[in-house]
Amino acid sequence: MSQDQAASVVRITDVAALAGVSIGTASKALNDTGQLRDETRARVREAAQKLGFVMDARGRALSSGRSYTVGMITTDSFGRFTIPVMLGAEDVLSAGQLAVLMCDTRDDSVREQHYIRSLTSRRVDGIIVTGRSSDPRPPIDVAIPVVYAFTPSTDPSDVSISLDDARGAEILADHLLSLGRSKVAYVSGPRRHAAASSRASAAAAHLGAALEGDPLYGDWSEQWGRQSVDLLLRRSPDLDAIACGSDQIARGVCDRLRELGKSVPGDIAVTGFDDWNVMALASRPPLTTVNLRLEELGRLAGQALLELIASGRPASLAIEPTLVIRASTIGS
Amino acid sequence: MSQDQAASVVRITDVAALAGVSIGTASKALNDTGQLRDETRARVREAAQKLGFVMDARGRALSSGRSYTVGMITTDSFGRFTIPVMLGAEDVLSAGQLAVLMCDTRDDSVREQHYIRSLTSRRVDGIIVTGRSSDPRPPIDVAIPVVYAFTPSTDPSDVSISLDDARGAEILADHLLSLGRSKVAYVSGPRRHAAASSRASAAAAHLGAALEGDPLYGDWSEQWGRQSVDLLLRRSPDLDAIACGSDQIARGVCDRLRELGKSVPGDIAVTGFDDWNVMALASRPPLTTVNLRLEELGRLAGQALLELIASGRPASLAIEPTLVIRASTIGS
DNA sequence: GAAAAAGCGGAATACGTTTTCTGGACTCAA
DNA sequence: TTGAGTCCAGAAAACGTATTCCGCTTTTTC
Repeated sequence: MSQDQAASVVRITDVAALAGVSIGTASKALNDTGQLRDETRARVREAAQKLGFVMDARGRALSSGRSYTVGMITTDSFGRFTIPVMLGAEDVLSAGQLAVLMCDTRDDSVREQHYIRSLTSRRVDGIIVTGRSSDPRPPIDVAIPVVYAFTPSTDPSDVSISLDDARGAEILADHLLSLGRSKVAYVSGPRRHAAASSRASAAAAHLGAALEGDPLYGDWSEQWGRQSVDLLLRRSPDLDAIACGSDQIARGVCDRLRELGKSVPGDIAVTGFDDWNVMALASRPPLTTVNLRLEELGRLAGQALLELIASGRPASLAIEPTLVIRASTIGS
Repeated sequence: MSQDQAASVVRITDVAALAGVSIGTASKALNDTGQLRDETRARVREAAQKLGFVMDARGRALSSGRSYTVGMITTDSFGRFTIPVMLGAEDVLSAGQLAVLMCDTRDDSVREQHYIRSLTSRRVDGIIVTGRSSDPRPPIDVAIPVVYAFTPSTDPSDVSISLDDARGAEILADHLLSLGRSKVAYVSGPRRHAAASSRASAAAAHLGAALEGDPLYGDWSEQWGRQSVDLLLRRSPDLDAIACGSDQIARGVCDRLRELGKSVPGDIAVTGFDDWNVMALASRPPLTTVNLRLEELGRLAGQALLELIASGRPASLAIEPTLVIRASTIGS
């Protein structure tokens, strides 16, 4: 509407013609490469501006050998954990002029193969792989740069940006200890999940004598949180803290404690894990927990991929969660 | 590893050479076009198979004029509503061999422009636009097929696949009426949200004489749900149902009712809206609500886009939610 | 048995860039 | 004035595919 655009897309040929140069020169001017007089560059840029030229990425991809596109493969249907990761990654990648192709495998290896084929065909510059859990997964078999985010690769020579679950549990344990709690129970998710067991054992090790009984394993639900309170109080009536493997469990714990007339944190302090707002803030009282910094994790994964594409050699690393203190451990 | 691949990517030239045909013929064989003997097609395909040939999408895009790629623009950072929409859309699009570029504008028009430019440059075949709310938004200005999903366009000549909020409210109202409830209150979200007000007014209209007092507007939180119960019971102590504008509000309502010793649904039936599992299933009791069928919405948007790309003329439509009955209206 | 038709595959061109190579114009010193 | 050296810009090749002719071979038809 604004220009005489749409008549037929503007090509670099048109820009070159208007600027009175060859298309090679126009290309150099627009990409800041080659040797050109400043005056020439300016003239070309002006022409491009005037015509509303946007470079055709197809031609560029073919010619330059780089597609300026990366794939993002998730097994998780963009669940609670992968979304922040993807946002972070997408943020740094798109700032680097890279577009991101989304591929949701739904944990189906047939779909995964389909997507890998599609990405290969599109000659993406690299791939970020992420997934539902922090359990390691077998690597994908492609000949281009790959970074694993949140869900690390089982191959240590791959670049994986993961989460330091154990450290998060330690931070919370330290927090409870610093508050003088000395009879702390631990309630976690399913034992088979790396996240559940690594958090539980790291917390147990760090709590030392302050740990009251073995960690309890159940599932990641409020229901289990409520249920665990009854088990715990029967086992140790004089408990003064319950550390949970997730905010969801912690919320259930708080609910049940309130029903039993126990004050949180007065009688018993409660901690969560994840800083999932829907749970942590809606809980009564709001939960002290650790923030997983997943968006930061995604951002680092994006940066690592950029390095890898630029033929650097980034290192794998694990992100340390940060403590978030709310009313479930420190009364208002 | 498996093949002698990676030595240098296999091109159609290599396939043609191995099959003993020209590259034009190879192209026809692989794309099922042109006139070729079956035997020739088979020979080419076999060669492609043997070499592990995957077509270079860049060359194809350039030559065929179609990129087999679409953009998905969201303003919502992939929130609770847009994710199912995107999954549904991505599902049908990738089945149609289209790859999906993800673009999260974070409600920033500068970012939106950036992405539109990027998509234009990549010559995507079409764009799906979605967003945080069901409030209409101004259309984007591009010369390619666009479908609006969940968040409709303000321009009625655009193709929008939206949600029939009013119908969902009616379905729930009908359900409550059919259970014989005759003093029903309505608690909704912020009045300025189309979703809040359209649900409330549709429910009010449909409930007729069974509506007890004007709908209450607050925000989409459990806190507000709890708070509203007190307001409501003070206003009408003999209420027998509370219909809520969201599951989150409904969960708060249930919690507060339980605290007050009211039985749900014995004394008061409660309905939600959204069928957000985290709320609807974790609520005590689990919530009767309507499922928004967002994934279906996304799927329809994807199909509409495919039609539009194939130069069809799909119609806008609004998806009708479906009733999900749980214990908050029908005691076990 | 010859002419027309149908079936088949190849050569060439197009798609829109980037990039290398080459040569012209200018400057400067001898 | 000529030679070397520098700066700039154009011509052309390359990227990997799809597709439009066109001509050759084979089959069909009278």
